[in-house]
Amino acid sequence: MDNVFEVLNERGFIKQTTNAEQIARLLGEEQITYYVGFDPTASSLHVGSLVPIMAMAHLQRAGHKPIAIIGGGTTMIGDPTDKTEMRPMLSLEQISTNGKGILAQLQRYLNLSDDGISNNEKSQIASKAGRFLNNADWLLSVNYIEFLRDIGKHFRVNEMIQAKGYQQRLDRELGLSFLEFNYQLLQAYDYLCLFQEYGCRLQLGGDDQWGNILAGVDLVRRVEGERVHAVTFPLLTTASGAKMGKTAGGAVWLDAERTSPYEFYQYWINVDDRDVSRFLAYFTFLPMGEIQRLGNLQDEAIREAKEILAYEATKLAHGKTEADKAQAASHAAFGGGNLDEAAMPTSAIASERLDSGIPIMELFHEVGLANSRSEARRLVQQGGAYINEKQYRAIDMVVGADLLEENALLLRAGKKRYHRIIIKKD
RNA sequence: GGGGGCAUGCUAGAGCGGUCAAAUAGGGCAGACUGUAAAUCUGUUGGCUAUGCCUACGGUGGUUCGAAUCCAUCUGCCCCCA
Repeated sequence: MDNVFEVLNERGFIKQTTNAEQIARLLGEEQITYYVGFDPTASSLHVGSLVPIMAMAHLQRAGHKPIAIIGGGTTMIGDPTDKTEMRPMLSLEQISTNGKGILAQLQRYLNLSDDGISNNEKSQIASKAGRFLNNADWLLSVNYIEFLRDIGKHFRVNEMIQAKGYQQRLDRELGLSFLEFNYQLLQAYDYLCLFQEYGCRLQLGGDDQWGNILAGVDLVRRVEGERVHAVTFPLLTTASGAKMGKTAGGAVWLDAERTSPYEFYQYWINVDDRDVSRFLAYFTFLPMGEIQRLGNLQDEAIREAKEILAYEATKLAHGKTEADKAQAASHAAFGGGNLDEAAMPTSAIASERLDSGIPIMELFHEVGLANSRSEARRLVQQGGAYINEKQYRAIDMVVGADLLEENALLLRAGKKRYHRIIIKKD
């Protein structure tokens, strides 16, 4: 079997490493424990987090043991890295709630025990499952004097301010609070704790975290005299330069409540041509040979590759059933044929309302295809409003029961946004 | 502790006291072209019971026939000196 390091490298996951050769050997010869930190500022991860998640999944498949930590403790401080302003601080409860949501999503990709969050894990020591931890568990009980004495002494301020994130803040003479300045120590301390507790020897993270991760590597060496490693992922942007995972409606979340499987699927279908093969390598488990074949498709044929990308990515995030539904709905909506009712956003209205007629603006606004009546008005005026695939441009149009087809109305705003209306049964 | 500056729409960023729902750019939306892609072109982009009305330019008061534009004060952010 290929060394998992090679697999990751081939798929583009690796940007910087402490020592590629040593890491490859380590991964090839031993079962190791590795960790990645996640940001608990929201209750859901979005597609931007998929790179680390997929990397973790590859490693776990190769027999290594993952630890996912959420920075409950560090988030209470705010990470200054590449931020021009401080992050908002969150309460402990908020972080813990968010953590639960995040864990549920990670479990789709990884075999993770959920004991970690409640901090009682005896059974999992020998098991294959990874852990999910909150660094608040060890950071909150830290004693300041002890921390300064045991950890602080290993850090040189001269070196710390070399770090890009800090330097930027200093150069611009934007404020950098002492609180934020400590961030690196805390993150390094995480690595040390995980090494001591679980024998963790590899940390992965976004390339913007390189400095912080290295601080941890150094700390372990100084305190324990052991060599541990770090790998960073390239920061993904789309071909058009935008941040990964942003669309009109905001971020593309992994949570089905926030981004429906259908929307999720559509996100991948709509990616830029130039991103397709890269994304296949990152976000699916397809063999590289297959990915190369798909990546070579040109022009219209590339849609096949996008479909596979969308299907595989949706399957991983939401399961096969949902992926099938999303695919069917997409085919129906864009490939002709009957629209799949199940996968389309749907709402029910009372039949009396239709009998008396509903102004078209009101209808589009009500189902959420327009954020206000004025927006609905513009939509209609500009020719973006469709009912049952027929365009209506008159703003004084009143929708009545006569437009029903099979007891339903299919509203469409623009080319891609659909909403189905059915008659409420009572 | 002392001195100075800034706060405008999704973002950035203009804005002589009237003609400002507020230039311009980006973003968004819609249309054309297409392959549910990119690029390009066009329109649009506070709300509404809609050729008019209401709400908006950090908060509150004031000057004025009239304020985003002037004054006072409060809050927030930033800079310089210590």
